[in-house]
Amino acid sequence: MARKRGERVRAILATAADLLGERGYAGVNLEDVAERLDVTKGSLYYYFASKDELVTAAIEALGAEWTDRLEALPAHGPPTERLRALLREHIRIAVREHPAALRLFLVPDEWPEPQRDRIKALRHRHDAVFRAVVEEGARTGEFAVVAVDPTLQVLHAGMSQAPLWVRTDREIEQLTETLLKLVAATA
Amino acid sequence: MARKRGERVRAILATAADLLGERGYAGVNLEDVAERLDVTKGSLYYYFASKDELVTAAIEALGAEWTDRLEALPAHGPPTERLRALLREHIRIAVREHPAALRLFLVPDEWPEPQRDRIKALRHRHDAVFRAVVEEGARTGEFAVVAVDPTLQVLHAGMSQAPLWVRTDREIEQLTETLLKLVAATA
Amino acid sequence: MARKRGERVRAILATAADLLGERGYAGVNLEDVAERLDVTKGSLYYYFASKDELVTAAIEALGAEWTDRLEALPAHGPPTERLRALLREHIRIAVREHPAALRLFLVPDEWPEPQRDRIKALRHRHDAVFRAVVEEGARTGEFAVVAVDPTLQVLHAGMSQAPLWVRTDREIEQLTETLLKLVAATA
Amino acid sequence: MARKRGERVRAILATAADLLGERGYAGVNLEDVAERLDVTKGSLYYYFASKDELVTAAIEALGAEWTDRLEALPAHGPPTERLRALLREHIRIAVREHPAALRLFLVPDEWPEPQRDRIKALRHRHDAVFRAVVEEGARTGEFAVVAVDPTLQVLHAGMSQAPLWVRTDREIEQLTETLLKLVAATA
DNA sequence: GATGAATGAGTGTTCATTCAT
DNA sequence: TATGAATGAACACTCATTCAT
Repeated sequence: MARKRGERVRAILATAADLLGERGYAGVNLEDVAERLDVTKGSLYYYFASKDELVTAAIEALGAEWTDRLEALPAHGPPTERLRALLREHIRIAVREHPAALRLFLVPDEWPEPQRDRIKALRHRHDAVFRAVVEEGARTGEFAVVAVDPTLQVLHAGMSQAPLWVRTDREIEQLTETLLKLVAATA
Repeated sequence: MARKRGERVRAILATAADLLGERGYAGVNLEDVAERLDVTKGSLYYYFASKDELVTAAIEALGAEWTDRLEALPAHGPPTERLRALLREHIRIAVREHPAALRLFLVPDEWPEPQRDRIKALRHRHDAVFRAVVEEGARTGEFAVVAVDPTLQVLHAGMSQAPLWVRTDREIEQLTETLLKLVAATA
Repeated sequence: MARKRGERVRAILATAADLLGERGYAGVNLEDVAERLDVTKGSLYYYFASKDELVTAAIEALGAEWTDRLEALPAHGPPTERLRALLREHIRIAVREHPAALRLFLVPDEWPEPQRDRIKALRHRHDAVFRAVVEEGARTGEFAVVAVDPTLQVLHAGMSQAPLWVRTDREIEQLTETLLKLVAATA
Repeated sequence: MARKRGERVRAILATAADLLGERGYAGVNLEDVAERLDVTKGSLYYYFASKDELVTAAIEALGAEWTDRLEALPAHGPPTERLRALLREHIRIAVREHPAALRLFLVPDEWPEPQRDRIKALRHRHDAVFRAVVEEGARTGEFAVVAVDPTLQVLHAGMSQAPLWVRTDREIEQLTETLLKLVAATA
């Protein structure tokens, strides 16, 4: 039964994350979540005590999985190659699997108080992956950055918005290379 | 009296734009807009026929003013200088005057159908200002870009998110220079 | 000035009566009345203290004028001819001049308490015109009626609904003759 | 459970039809409908998506049931007897069971566009029942009518208004006989 | 576990009414 | 006289939440 329950929960979270990404917190209602899952609204309350709890769990699950996958990439080799791999993977996940998840990382004010901190924590862990590589590249001189923070912010902003204008593999490559310019050594 | 009405409308639009930026379309309710203006909900309906109409007008007014100011910047001189001026001005407006307006340019799916096209049109006119400079720089060889479209998208994403992590003049400069790297000639 | 005021009041009452007839008491709003008169809502309050007062006056004016015209028809001659003339005139007024006034005579429950009595009084005076003729015809034996009351009621119901399905002169005549059968001596 | 739901829906429709008859479309508010059913306004929205939908359904249910019962009357025998039975039954239903339903058949302009066509369709089916008998009687010469259309209209107008002035069995009979004169052969 | 039904608070919208100008 | 502006109560509709079954 635990198996079943786990699967059910995962399905709910995935659906919620999708809708959340599409419409934001206030724009999503449980009726729609339920309908997309082909169950009734009341059933959701068997798994989650409130809309807020469901939303928090959905964001957390999505963010954790996402970061897990980035952290699973090889941690050695030249910073440029590692950053390129990170960017490509992030964009791929965003474009192919969670085209609507940008909101989960953007505009934290949108979320009700209880969720904000957890989102920030997720985002922080997520940032750390990129920060490590950028800082290493800067240290070794392979990267030239104006400053680490704005570089990371722009990297993140650019990647997260990708689903809005990127579709093909070629576009993914172009965006990846464009973002790499942010750390490129200049003439 | 047309004077008075104009001012009133402007005040409403400004207030609406602020709240809209803070919470997004679904998160804003007319009660709050009215309260912030110290009038009753009903009064808003004297000026706007519906929430949608008010929202559309608010976005349009904000977007138009914003683009007006960017278009008012000097249109001559080397592309690098012109792009730097555009970035700095955009970020300044975002950070100092409309810290909550990023949503107006981001995530268009958030808005109800009737608004989407107008937002896209606004965004398009806004983009055109930057596109002209980037394309000129690319043509003259002063800029080196992977491709124009992703460059513009990242510029935009980076600028629009600025209010979330930029406060001081120094940070504005750093962000500006970071974004300029996207078009920099490489070694 | 009295002249002006009188005309203004008459215009308002006529417009109100039209709209009232079209949509009934609850369906009419002062905004629409004002707009049709090309004035503002507030102006109506210069002439009438409330919606109810305006409505009452409108009904009263229409009803009085209508009955005046019926009472002005020749009061002599054979009952059949007089009834025919009354029916024809009533239907003509209804169809040609006040196609939407049927509600003013129908369904009294629609009106708010204060108006009901006055409408009933108007209707009573109106009825009296027909009742006099029908009763005379019945007395002289020229008419054969089952009973006077239902006959009058059906006459009235038939006439008042006329605008819904009668347009041409020929149809007016057919309806008039059909209604006359209600008092016709039978084989 | 489908049973339960059906009953609930029927109860709502009946209540709505009553109120609708009493006050007309614009005069009815869902609060009152709900209160009379001893539920909350919100509950009505569980069964009907909007006021319009509820109203349409209420009219349709009432009209269909009504016509069903008229169509269930014996379809043979002399036209006079059949028409008398139809009139008596219609008036009885109106007076005894739906004293407030006259509006459902009268003044179609009162209803919002979406409802109008359906009301007209109902009314048409209802008319057909009477038309068949009147036309047969006219064909066989048992009836003498000026024209079929105005005759049907007056029959309908007279019957529908009955609840306003008819109460007793005797009055029902008198009204029935009065209306029968509309098709009576004359001297 | 899941559902249908109901609730109540909140939100968008309408409208009669008031009033300073 | 007339208007523009504002109000507040009423009304249509939404939605998170509860609960008996």
